[in-house]
Amino acid sequence: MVTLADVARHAGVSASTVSYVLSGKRTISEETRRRVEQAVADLGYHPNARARALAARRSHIIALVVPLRSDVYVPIMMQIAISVTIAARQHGYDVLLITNDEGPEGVRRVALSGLADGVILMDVELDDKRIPVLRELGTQAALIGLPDDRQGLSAVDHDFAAAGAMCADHLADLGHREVAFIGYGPGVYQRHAGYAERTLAGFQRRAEERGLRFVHRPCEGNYESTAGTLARILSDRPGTTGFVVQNEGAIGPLLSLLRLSGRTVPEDASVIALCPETLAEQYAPSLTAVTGPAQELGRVAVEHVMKRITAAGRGQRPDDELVLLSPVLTVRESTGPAPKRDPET
Amino acid sequence: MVTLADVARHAGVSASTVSYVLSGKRTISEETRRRVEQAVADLGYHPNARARALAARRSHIIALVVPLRSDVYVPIMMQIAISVTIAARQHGYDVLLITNDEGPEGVRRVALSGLADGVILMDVELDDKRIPVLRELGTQAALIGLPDDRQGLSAVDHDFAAAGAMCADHLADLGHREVAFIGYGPGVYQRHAGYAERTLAGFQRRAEERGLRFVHRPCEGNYESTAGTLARILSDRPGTTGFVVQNEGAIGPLLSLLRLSGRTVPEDASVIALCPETLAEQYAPSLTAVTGPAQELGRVAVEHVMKRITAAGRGQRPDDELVLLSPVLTVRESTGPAPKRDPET
DNA sequence: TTGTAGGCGTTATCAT
DNA sequence: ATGATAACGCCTACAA
Repeated sequence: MVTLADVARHAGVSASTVSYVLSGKRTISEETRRRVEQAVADLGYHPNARARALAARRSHIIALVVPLRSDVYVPIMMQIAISVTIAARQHGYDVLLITNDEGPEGVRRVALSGLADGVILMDVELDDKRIPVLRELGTQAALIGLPDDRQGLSAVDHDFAAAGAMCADHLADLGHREVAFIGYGPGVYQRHAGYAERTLAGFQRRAEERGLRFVHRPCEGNYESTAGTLARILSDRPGTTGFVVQNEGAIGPLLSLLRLSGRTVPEDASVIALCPETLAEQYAPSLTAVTGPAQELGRVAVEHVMKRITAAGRGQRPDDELVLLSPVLTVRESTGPAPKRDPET
Repeated sequence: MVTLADVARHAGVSASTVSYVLSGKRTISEETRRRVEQAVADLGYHPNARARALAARRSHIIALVVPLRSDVYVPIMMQIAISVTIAARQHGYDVLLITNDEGPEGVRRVALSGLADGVILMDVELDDKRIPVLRELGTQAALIGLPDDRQGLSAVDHDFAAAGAMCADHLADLGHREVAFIGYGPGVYQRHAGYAERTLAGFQRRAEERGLRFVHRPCEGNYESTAGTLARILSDRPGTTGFVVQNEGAIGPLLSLLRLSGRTVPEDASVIALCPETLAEQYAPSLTAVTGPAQELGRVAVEHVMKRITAAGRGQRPDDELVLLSPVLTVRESTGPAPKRDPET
């Protein structure tokens, strides 16, 4: 293995000079810089990350904690993990994969051992058990998702309220007056990250502003549950012409069931989904959908940790940041103008 | 930060003693062991991974190189990544995520910098550009997938030939005499990892042994291509009653098209797929399928690198291993006894 | 602009 | 059974 000392000897300078040439933390004469660079090339020198990490007190590694099973659609998780990795590389960082089966202890482990300089948490829950650990250890961290208390942390998430509002607007713009919001089962509303609530709240508020009549119906995301939910909606509010689906599992069943009930999409009923593009395009008809930019999530989270690590390295207290990313509405085949009203209504 | 020296002082022993107590590489008197353990607990000592890596010349990190976009179904990739991480932890190792956009240079980087002790390559191609780098650097590595030349490497993959054979057997057992194999488009056969060929070869061989009449038809995996493929099969071989689908993209279209052609599955035609369980269960009717154990892939790859790292650490030349994992046939709703032959045949 | 020297926190070799 | 002590390879005040 070629070391700094070898390079120094070969170039006829001291080891520290080589170090400074490489780090650029000192002004170096053109002459020595050239000599050093030549020596590096001649010997095929590559800095040793272990020694560097020890001496510089920085591993240039961030830990990414991924859920084992989550409410997040798996391809999206992967997309986020990859965008985190690519973004980190652009800052000279590598990414250590931590699975959540280690629980909060996994976070403690990487932070305490000095393996990682910072941590990114995916799939953060409202009352996430990993967060107290971060606080206790003063670990620099960025969250993907919004917890109850984000004091001392930076966080990024989709702007779910805006997404909900966009759904209401789109249906209202198309002239729909009675709409239904098909949400998640009660479990999700209680347990999880509040994204279900935030979406619903955004939808409700905008729906009221736009004068829509609407109902919200929870749904477990399987065929039976969707059938029950739809039946109830259609009997309670037979005039319903617009459907917002938040639960990916309910999309397929809903489309089938609407067809069975004799309704054509989008002529008789419009369906707008809150889901990733790839999913929206899989169905026939393809779905008008509101989608959050998954890659951005990873990119911003990396910016967040990086800022914090840098600040902390300078002895400063990092700012707590919060970024909500705007979703995008893509109109496809599943929404259209509201049908003419029946005489009865 | 609490260091080894702090613990040593607190316990009234030397630093090296503490180190040995922790590593267990020396016999220690009960008395001192107790004192040291007490000191560790009192001070809340945690070994520093960076210093340990430098001194021990072992980072306890393996790099996992994941494809950005691949022929592998994304959830399966994720499953493999996670099983790698979990298996690595059981060996005291952590996993560094490397995306393949760095190309072969990514492998060079982690190996040369000493960041990782070993490397696992996913989605290995027949003529993989990363492999020469591994050889050149003498990096300990395990491959998921089978390259042309695996000299100096360990590899694990599904036994695709066996999977193909299982399909032939299953259809033969059900009494089918004329079957069709719907494969990938020509591109995959040329470019990729040989799994397409291996599956087909296994199928062909067993089909011949079992006296099946069969055709192999490439297919691009979209609706149009599948339609063309099916039409050709049905006109060339109207007596075909069994279909083997290797291309996931063709599954949905095939089912729809069979229905359109007036054939009921499995009464008139049997369909058996080569795909993950989650996919097989998504369709109606659910698909009889041959599936490889994805988690095992990760687990075995980890065993492979671990063995190699250990051997190399002892100055031994590691054995090159090859493991082919047996797939599993799960009978679901899409296959059944061959229909009675038409009088004409 | 460059060099010297003391760490960084562990491991592991040699003594005792 | 335990202790000194020299690496491990690099960084960075402090000097010159």
